Amino acid sequence: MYTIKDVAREADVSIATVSRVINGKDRVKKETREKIVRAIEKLKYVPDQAARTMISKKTKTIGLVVPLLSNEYWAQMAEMMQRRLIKQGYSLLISTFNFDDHNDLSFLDTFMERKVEGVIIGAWPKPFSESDQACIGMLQSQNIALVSLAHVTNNVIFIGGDHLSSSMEAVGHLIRLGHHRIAYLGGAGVGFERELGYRNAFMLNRLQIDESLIVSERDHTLHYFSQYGYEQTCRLVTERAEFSALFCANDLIAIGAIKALEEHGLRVPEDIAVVGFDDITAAGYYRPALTTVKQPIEDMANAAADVLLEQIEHPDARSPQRKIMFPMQLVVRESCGSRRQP
Amino acid sequence: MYTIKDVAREADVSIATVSRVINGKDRVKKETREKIVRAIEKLKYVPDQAARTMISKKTKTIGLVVPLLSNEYWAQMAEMMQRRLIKQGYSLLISTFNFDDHNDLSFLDTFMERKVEGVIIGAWPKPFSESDQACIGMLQSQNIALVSLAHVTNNVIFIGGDHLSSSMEAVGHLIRLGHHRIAYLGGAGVGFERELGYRNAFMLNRLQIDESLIVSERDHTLHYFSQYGYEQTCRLVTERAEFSALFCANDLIAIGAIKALEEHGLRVPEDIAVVGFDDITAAGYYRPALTTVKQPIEDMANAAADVLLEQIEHPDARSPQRKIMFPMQLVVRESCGSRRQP
DNA sequence: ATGAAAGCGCTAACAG
DNA sequence: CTGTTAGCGCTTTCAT
Repeated sequence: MYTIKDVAREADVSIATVSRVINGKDRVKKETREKIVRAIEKLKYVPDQAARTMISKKTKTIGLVVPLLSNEYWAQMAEMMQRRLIKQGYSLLISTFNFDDHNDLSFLDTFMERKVEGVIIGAWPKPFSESDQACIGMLQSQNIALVSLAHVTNNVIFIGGDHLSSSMEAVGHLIRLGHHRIAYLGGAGVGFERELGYRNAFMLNRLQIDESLIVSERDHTLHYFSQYGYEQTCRLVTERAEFSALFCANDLIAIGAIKALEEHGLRVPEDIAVVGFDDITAAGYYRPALTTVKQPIEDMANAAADVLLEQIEHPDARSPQRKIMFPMQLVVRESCGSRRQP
Repeated sequence: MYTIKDVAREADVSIATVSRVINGKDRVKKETREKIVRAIEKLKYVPDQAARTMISKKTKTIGLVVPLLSNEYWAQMAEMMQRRLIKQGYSLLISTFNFDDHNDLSFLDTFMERKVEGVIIGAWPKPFSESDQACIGMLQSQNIALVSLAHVTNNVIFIGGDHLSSSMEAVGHLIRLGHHRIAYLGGAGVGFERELGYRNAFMLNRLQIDESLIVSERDHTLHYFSQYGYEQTCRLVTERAEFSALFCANDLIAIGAIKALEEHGLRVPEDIAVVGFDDITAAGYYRPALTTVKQPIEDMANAAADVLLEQIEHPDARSPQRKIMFPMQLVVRESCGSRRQP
């Protein structure tokens, strides 16, 4: 592990000159530069980030918080962000919730220690609790840039999909197909916005909402698993709830729901139409292929990274609080069936 | 952003004493300690990792290389590792292949700059090429600990599943079900070991292998997508290949294959039995539920992390080259059907 | 165009 | 028990 000193000795110059060559800031005589470049290559010298950080006060590190990585949506989000950030010389520290753990904000410790320059919050451990506010406060007090992919009350730049509108569109599609008894399986976080979309679609079409068909789990950990969709659907069917369509807050739930439906002898889409959300890869390959809403993950990831870096690199240029919403696309496949006779 | 100096001033002691309290190494008088702790809390002081790193030469950072994160298997692996490592005070830098990029070893640059103490290679960009060797050489020359989850020729500790044995078991299961014309859809990397397992099962049962039923794609990027399974199966069916069962190197391929089969009017498992590999979450919820092989991801992730940390923290204790193989479990569900009449 | 030297924040001897 | 001080590897004035 060579240092700048070794390079300087090897090239027979001072460390200052080596530094100049590395950073390309000051002018250096051509032959001197070449001599130094040769020395660097010979020794396979790589500047020490830690030493640089001490001076520049820049760790070139960003923290990302996601609920879990073993969820295609978040995994893709993380991957796209990492790709974008690394191009700009930043590293990404990924942290997942510890569902078991009671300290939901434990990721902050790591982020503070590593002195991340910015944080991207994918979802809040406890949406709309004081814990978000504590987190936001902490970050702001340390002057750490912040961008959120989940809705928050205020002061934080939000980037995400337009869940409400696209849910309205998805449910609207079902309604146009002739369904007016549509069950909803969702949860906290964005699930809540999707529920609002569902309600709006009903109101817009002057349809009565049957609250018993709305299953909204407050515990946000559950809806990351198909199991939830499976169990709740079993329950609905067993309780003889009347519905001809099912709108699920995500594809995982939809897949679990379809399994439950089929096990109870209900065919999809013939007996029950199902619509999911997210368009995970499996959606297109599932049978029936899932009708779902595709999120522009890459666009969102890029936007989040760019907005964050903008804040970091131009801290003076006041970066106004705003919401950046991306439209999402309804992907009609088989699971919602074709138009019914009225 | 306060420094140790600020804390020292606030508590009216020297920075050395503050350092002592923080690291709990030397004895400090109780009241002095309390005074300092109070100052630390008041200022919300967090020690600067960069400065510490300069002295200890320890970055407490590990690099992980995976093909892609938007693949449940790797996402889970990454998540489990991160969980394990953070408990030991290490951070994880995750890097994914750049399939487009020609520089397969670009992740090394980041890792060198950030001075990772150890690297976990999930898969090699170009299995068995000189590029692995170059990477291994580089890492070893810098004294960076290394653990691989993919087979390599030598000198590297390997941790992984026993792909060969479990493939043999899976194919053996199909054979026992009465199938003797079994197609194989696989690829490079571990796919190759799975192919060997397939071949071994045939030999063990004194069955003739029909090479035309073995589809082995060298380009390792393809088999991360269901598309590959779909296309190759379409091809097999169109070419009127004769087979009653299909062993796929992973569940994604299996899902694509089943879609292709059904589209050609072949029912699974009635007409064709299908077995996958990995047991991704969707496998159990797919219809027909996939018969597959479950990998002990958590065990492997923990073992990899532990072995790596052992090397890092006890560099003197010679850590012998070895392979640590975990058994995998055949999970029989619906897609392979029940026993046929001979 | 280049070198000398002063730190960045921290730890680890070495003194007291 | 606590303070003083010498660096860790690098960037950045300030001289030359």
